[in-house]
Amino acid sequence: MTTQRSKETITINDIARMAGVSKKTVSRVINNAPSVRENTRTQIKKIIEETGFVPNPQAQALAFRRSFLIGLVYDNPSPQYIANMQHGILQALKGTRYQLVLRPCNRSDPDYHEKILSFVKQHNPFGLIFVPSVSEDIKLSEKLKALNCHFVRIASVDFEDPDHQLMTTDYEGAKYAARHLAQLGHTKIAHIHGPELFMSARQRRAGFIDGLAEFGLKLAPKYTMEGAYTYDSGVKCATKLLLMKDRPTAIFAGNDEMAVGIYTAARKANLRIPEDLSVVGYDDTPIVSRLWPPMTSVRFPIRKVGSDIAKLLLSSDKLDEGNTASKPQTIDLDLIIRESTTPPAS
Amino acid sequence: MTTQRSKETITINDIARMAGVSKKTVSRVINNAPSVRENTRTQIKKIIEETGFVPNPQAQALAFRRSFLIGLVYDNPSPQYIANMQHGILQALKGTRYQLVLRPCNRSDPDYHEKILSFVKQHNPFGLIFVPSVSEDIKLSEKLKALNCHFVRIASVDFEDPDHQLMTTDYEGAKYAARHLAQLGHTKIAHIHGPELFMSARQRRAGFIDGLAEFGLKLAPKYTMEGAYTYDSGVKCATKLLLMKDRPTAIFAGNDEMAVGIYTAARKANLRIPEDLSVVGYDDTPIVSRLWPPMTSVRFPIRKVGSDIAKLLLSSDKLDEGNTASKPQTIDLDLIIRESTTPPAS
DNA sequence: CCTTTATAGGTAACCGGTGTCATTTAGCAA
DNA sequence: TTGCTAAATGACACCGGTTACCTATAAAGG
Repeated sequence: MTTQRSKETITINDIARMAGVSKKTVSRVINNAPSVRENTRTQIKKIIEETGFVPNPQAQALAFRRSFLIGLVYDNPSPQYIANMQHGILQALKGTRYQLVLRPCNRSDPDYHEKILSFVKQHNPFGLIFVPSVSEDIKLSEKLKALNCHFVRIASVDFEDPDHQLMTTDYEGAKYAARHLAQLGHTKIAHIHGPELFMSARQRRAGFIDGLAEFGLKLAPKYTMEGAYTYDSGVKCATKLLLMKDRPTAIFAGNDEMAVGIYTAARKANLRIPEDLSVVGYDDTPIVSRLWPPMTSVRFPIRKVGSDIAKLLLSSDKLDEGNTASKPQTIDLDLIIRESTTPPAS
Repeated sequence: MTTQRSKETITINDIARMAGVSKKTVSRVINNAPSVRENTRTQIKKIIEETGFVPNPQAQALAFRRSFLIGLVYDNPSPQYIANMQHGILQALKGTRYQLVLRPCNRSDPDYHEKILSFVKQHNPFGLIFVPSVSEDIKLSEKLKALNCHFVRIASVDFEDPDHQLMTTDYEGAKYAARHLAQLGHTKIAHIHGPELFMSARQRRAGFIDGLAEFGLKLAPKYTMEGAYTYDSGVKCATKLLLMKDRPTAIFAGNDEMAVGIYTAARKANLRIPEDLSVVGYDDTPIVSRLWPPMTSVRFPIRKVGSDIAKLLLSSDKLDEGNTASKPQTIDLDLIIRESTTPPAS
């Protein structure tokens, strides 16, 4: 580590000198603290404005015992999901002084709690954003609360947590898928859901079941399979389903990755989509519209969710004055109907 | 910003007291500085080890005028690419104290240099990693050099920069694609390349042309089109090509995104892949093996490259003793042959 | 044996901000 | 005008490390 004095950085002392006040007063202005005459405040603000002064983040971090880092914690293997999420978050962070740092983790690592906690202890991030499935780990958040570190998460409903730390979705989306297939006239309907461990998977399944129920249909156990939210598992489960004597005429997958797997399985089984088999995915990632035929999928607006969740986190920043961020609470879903669904052959 | 004293963090003073030395000596040990008796050094190291002490990054950053952040600068719109790159970089950063922060940028924003520079000035990152196409902006790197900030980049050959700031690829990869198609017997071969602005696009085209030349073939201007490295542009260009009276029997796309577009265009034109049209992509992103038929593509090992480039950056860290990172210089490419290529129908 | 010269290690100031608390100033009633 | 209280402001230590420089001890040279 070589050190080198950069000559041009302007400090709080410079501002203080220019304004003819102590640096403490400048600090007060910076932090929107009370006890500064309106007159003085305006004057100092003006100087700050003119000089383009920005307080040194490291120094503030040291003094505040809190840095300007925001950690994105994920264990989600889907690049599409993560990339879009990042995009949304960065959108919301633009213009702020916060930086997004990546904290991938592995829930099957017995030390993964420790690793996240030690990141927090060492780097004192402003906050953390959790996305599924880590977001569903309640024990982790308990530990986090003890650490004076803000956090928010995207999760499938129903944490006891106050609105400041939560968002919901999933159940409704799956209902849309169910209704669509039922309305098309399908009765032999299958569902490949995600890992039982994922609340999103449980919620989607529940929503799907309830959606079918509205039409007096029910999801047969033999038509219900557990995948891993991966392409390969999608291929595998779908293959089993399609080899059944009494094969389903429609399959709803818990996410797009697996739904793409269904396409592959159908091809191998020599079945046409949608004529022989209707397919519905979940998430509406870009890939689904590039397949042939383009896939019907439940649109989960990942970017918007990312941006919303980041705003939610930022709203715990007392310092930020223009902070009217009306804490968003729920996610709007849509069923995007393309060409992978059609009524069953007579 | 609320402050709250956390009682349990152990500081350099604690270590000093335990070892019965001044904190300066402990600092020397931490930084592998000379002038510490071997005896003392071992003793202190032991205490550090036992207590699990880690120096506070913010404090070090303040004193060093250099933080432990590494900025990933990109303007690449492909989520697959970015996600994989991140994965590779994070892999290399694992176990170090460095954090990866995301710095998307927009080259068409006239202020984008300023924005990156001000990030550097404010946050004093340890270094930056540039990926195409920002990596090809020489002016930017000139400015950066003045700022005492390490940086490395992934780019298509031929910067005047020393090995510490460069890596190459592309030309060779495209050659593989050319040879493959030529060997299959194709003669009416088209190429959809990326934006002229991207050196990668120019290199790939050059390699492709030279590869064909080895077989006495040449790339006809009418069979050469410029896409935007996006799916949509792939569809558009391919559609034009396929509507030609004397349409090509094989198309090489500058990246997978566009290659997927070719699939769509082929379907719309009612052509079968590979019987009527052979397709080769570039990058070998996961999507290509999930299409039907699975696509032949030049494998660009993005993750490995990410990991390598990060190691290269880390190797400028004098402090890191176990730093034998043998600066990797080039990228190994492969042509992954799947089912989208076959000899032309007589 | 005494001086010279490394070398181990310590002291104090500093990096650029913030917290605490004492001090000054302003506003208003007496 | 004086007295009193609340608001405005400053002094100084501190956050947790580091650099610059100085001292003490030990080894080397004459």
